[in-house]
Amino acid sequence: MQDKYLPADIERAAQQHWDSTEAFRVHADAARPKYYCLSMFPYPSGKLHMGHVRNYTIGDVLSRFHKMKGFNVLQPMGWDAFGLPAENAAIQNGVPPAKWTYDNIAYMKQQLKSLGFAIDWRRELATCTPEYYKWNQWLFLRMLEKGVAERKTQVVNWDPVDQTVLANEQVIDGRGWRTGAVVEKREIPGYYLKITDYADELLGDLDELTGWPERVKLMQANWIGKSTGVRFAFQHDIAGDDGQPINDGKLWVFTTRADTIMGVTFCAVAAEHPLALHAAKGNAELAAFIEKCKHGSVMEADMATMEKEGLPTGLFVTHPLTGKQVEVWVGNYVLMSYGDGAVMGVPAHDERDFAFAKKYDLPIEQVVALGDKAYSLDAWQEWYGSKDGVCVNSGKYDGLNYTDAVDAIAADLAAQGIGEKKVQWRLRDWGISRQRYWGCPIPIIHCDSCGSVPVPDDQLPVVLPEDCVPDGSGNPLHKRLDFLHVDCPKCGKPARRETDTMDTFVDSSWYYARYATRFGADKMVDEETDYWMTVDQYIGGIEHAILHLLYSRFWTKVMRDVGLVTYREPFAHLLTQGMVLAPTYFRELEGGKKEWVNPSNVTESVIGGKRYAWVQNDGLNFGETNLVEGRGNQSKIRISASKLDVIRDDDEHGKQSVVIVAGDRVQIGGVEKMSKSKNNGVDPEALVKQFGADTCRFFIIFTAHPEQSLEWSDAGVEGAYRFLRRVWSFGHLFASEIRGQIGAQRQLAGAKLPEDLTAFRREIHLLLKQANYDLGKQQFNTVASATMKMLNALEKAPRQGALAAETIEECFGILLRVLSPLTPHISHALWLDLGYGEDILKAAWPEPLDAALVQDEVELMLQVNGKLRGALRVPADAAKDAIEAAALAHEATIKFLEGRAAKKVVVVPGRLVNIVG
RNA sequence: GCCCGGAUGGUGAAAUUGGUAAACACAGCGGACUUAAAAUCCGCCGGCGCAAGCCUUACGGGUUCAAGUCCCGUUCCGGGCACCA
Repeated sequence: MQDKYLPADIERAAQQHWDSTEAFRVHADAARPKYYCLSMFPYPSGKLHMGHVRNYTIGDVLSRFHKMKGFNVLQPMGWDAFGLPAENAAIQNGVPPAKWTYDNIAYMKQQLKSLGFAIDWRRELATCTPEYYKWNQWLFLRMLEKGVAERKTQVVNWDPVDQTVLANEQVIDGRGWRTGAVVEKREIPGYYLKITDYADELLGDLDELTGWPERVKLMQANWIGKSTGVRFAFQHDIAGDDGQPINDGKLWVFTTRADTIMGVTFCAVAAEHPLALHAAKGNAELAAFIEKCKHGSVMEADMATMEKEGLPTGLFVTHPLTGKQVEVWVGNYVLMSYGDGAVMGVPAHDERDFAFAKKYDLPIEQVVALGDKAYSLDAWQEWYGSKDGVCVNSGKYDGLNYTDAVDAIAADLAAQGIGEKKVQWRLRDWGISRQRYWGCPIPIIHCDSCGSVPVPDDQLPVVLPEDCVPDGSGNPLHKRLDFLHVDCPKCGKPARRETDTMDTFVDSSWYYARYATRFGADKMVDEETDYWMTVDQYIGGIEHAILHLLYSRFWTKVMRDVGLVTYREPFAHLLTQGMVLAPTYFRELEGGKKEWVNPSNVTESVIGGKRYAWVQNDGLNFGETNLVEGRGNQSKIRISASKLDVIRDDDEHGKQSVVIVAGDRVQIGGVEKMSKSKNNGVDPEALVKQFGADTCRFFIIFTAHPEQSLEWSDAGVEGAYRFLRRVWSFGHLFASEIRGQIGAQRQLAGAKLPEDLTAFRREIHLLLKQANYDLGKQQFNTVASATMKMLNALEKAPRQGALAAETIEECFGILLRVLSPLTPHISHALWLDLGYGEDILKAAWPEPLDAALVQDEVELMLQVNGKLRGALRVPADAAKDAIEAAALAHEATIKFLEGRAAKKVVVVPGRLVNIVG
């Protein structure tokens, strides 16, 4: 074997071996237990970043570990290939999204292959291919038939200059990202999937997901947001244009705080509410306000933080229980698309209403009391919103607690026929229509006589033309007459294809099932999925905790109801990988636009306590010096660059620091997850080239707990490389000096080892025990530490004589196998070269031997009054009394008790003794 | 704003889930080898203190024989908030 560690050669050979033996190609085999290990597939943004490497290394560690444990392991890979970045790239470079996407896939696939993942590439899929998205369309049609899909109106961000719909991401400070125009809200038709029909089941089945992190289930439960409340109406006789009362004379609202109904002092309706529109007819100020409400964001975060504004309509409705007249206001914070587009205002007990009432000088009437706390109108206090109080100033409801008051009030409203208890969900239906080109076409044909007609199954897929180049001004499909013009499937007259495409979350909602289907099957899923599904282990970023996972769960339940599958949940175990973060940098362009600069091109320095950053556009020198009282030694700095920038700053001692920067100054943004849109992805390629895939894999596993977010830094990667070099050297030493000492007959089993060999062997088996325990917890960073500790022990172990050589053979074999899921290439090479076996993939996973773990004596910590004062060696089987006696007699005990008697002795077996005195 | 997380040496982190805080590494410092450099090996490495010892897990309280770990409150950072994926 080579005496030097040459990762490039080793990795090429190992990968060729896996390719030629089709090591990771798997098929259903009912005789073997299966393990379906799935990592979230990547968006083909152009290059891998460290977030991908982390995700797929974790998946690969689990896959290889389970393979050695004897499971039939499926680990597939594919591409979430539709989406916005391809259109942005087209706008920038004029390349069709299809070409850009396929080029990126080819590049990233080769990057993935260089990392040596145990992937069954035969099952690779890309969601932008008609073979895949045909089934999006097919199931969508089934949903239409079942009434799970329906067409209604949606509110979108509208750029009035580009005449196009904007994604939330494309709205910056309320303006279009390209045009800078103030964005408007616009209502347009679109298709919805009725996920709310499944709300109860999606919530209830969370209990079945015992392999999911609690926090993810909690987030999903909060998102679904089941709450019981009361829906009731304020009555009125406000007549519309037709002379009839608007909405039958009822203003419906929903509340979870019906117990505060006696504290209602106003109502607020959305700008689009019929009462608002009616009042605006004779009121120019109100009409202008309603118009203003149409501008601004549709995002919840913006709605929640924006200044709450309103105007009175001059209209009054009747309180259903007091009969009082209540004024109706229009509020910018009330959304027509939520509930009935109207809310009751109880300023005394709702923080938002409180602020609104203070701002517009509306009455505030306390109707809930908590203990003897005094209510004051000066400022909002936390307890005002509490459900733990009792009703006051509420007539017959006085003294009732929350539950009783809600029950009584709901009953009284029901008796009048204008209200009832209602379960309300926070979850809204899933709008899937996107006014965008690079997505799966929605299979609908619009006919003047027949309306919206589903495309017949035998005409699927509706194929997206792949040669369009979006320019930012709307969907290019509008200009594609060959796509647009089609005959109506019903009446045969000329009709028009739907140009909206599907949300890309549709694509990712069922790809896991397609992987498990025989390649090229002309069915959405086939019998093979019954073997592989459900996914045993799903791995992906915590940022997908809600939307992607919830949509996938919903989609699974729809497939079940259509009769395609029998399982009700797609993912049995979920590992939410922490995100890989990196700093962001940007240049501000005119119009507030930001151009994001990759961190690899940026240098940072701290000057006078402030951080500065710049791009080294020439890759040349910059200098740094301290000016003391204005006199510096700048003559030593050599600068050559096209652009210089001098930064001066005083530190707290009045010393002036100066940095002369060769390059463009950039602004420092936050530390955020690596993404295409913020251009802060760090490409692993340089690391792989310099140190090899094993080092890269080992380092990213070693550097943090898988669930913890990680600010990327490659400081320390040399340490991982050094470690693997030492592993290789030890292998070389074993081959050249140690292995030869082993006799013809193995004698380790049953042999009585000398003390130093016993201790060494025990240490390795103890580390193995810890590593196996940590693998079970999916804490891989400490598995990596354990392998380093094993090597430290191996290097120090006695190596003379047959028994020592045999012990080292056993222990190095353990190290190679524990290491192999993390660094498969070097493990493969050493296993083969040192004669352990043909293929480490087929080796059995090691288990610690009880015989190697036994010990005669243990060390206990000795505490006096909870402070560590000494240590105690006792026989491993010592009785509690004997330990107590030994502890009390210990010199540290006598010293720190200072003559006091021991009041209490706490003995924790195997760990410590605490003497309280 | 709301929901979910996180914070431990100069740095990444560990701590058998309430029981020796800082394992394992990185960086740094000192030494060996070398003509020299690289590589490698050995030693030191939370703070204060000559020492005995005291202090230390974002901050402030609490529970406990014992708290990084549990409870209450606060600050800062990250993720999600329905058209980024």
